[in-house]
Amino acid sequence: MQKNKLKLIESNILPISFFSRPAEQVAPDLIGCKLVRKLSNGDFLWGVIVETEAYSQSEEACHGYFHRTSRNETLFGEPGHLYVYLTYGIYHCINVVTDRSNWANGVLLRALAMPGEHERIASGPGLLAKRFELNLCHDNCQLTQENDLWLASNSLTSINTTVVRTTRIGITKAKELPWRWYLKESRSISKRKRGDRCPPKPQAWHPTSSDYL
DNA sequence: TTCACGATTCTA
DNA sequence: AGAATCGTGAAG
Repeated sequence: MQKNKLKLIESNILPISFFSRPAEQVAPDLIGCKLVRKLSNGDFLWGVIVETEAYSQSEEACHGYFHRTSRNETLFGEPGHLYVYLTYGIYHCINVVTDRSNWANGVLLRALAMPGEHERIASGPGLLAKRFELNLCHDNCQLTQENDLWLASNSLTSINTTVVRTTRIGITKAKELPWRWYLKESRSISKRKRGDRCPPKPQAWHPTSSDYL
């Protein structure tokens, strides 16, 4: 890897200050940002975030609403870390811890669009974790420096972006909160808002290698 | 120790 | 609409 390319990557890593805000502020800002994983062979695995949800201790759907336990401990930790949990005994879900310590707050990464790959390869939290090979071992990873995994700033400059705001899905409590956001132009959304038609294939936006930096 | 239940996905 | 599948927390 070129030295200057490495510098460029470092300058694009989202800092702790980005995450030190309430989840409902971070979640929409994360749309268009990139999740990057460096594999042991030196290759990069990356995708553009196209769907997120915010969760906060102040509302019932949050894992930290009732109690602070060993399972949700990471969500109470420092912002800029990864919170991973297992759901339905089968799928892992990837969250970014936000706001401040001792306050359960985070953003669920629900869908990614990946260059050169099928639209739905990382469309949904379980599939996203599966494609990035992330599991409970990665719980509490720090995302704000260049290790194996980090988040990089928004590089969607080639298209006019529209971020749709709607209610969260797959939950039974606090359903009415409009704390889900997605990129309207992407076909990699797990579920669209009623009345929002999926963009047609030829015109639809999809990341390319030029979106990397 | 037991039991009910998911921040999901795939199949019928 | 229903199944698959298992770690966790609450209850007994």
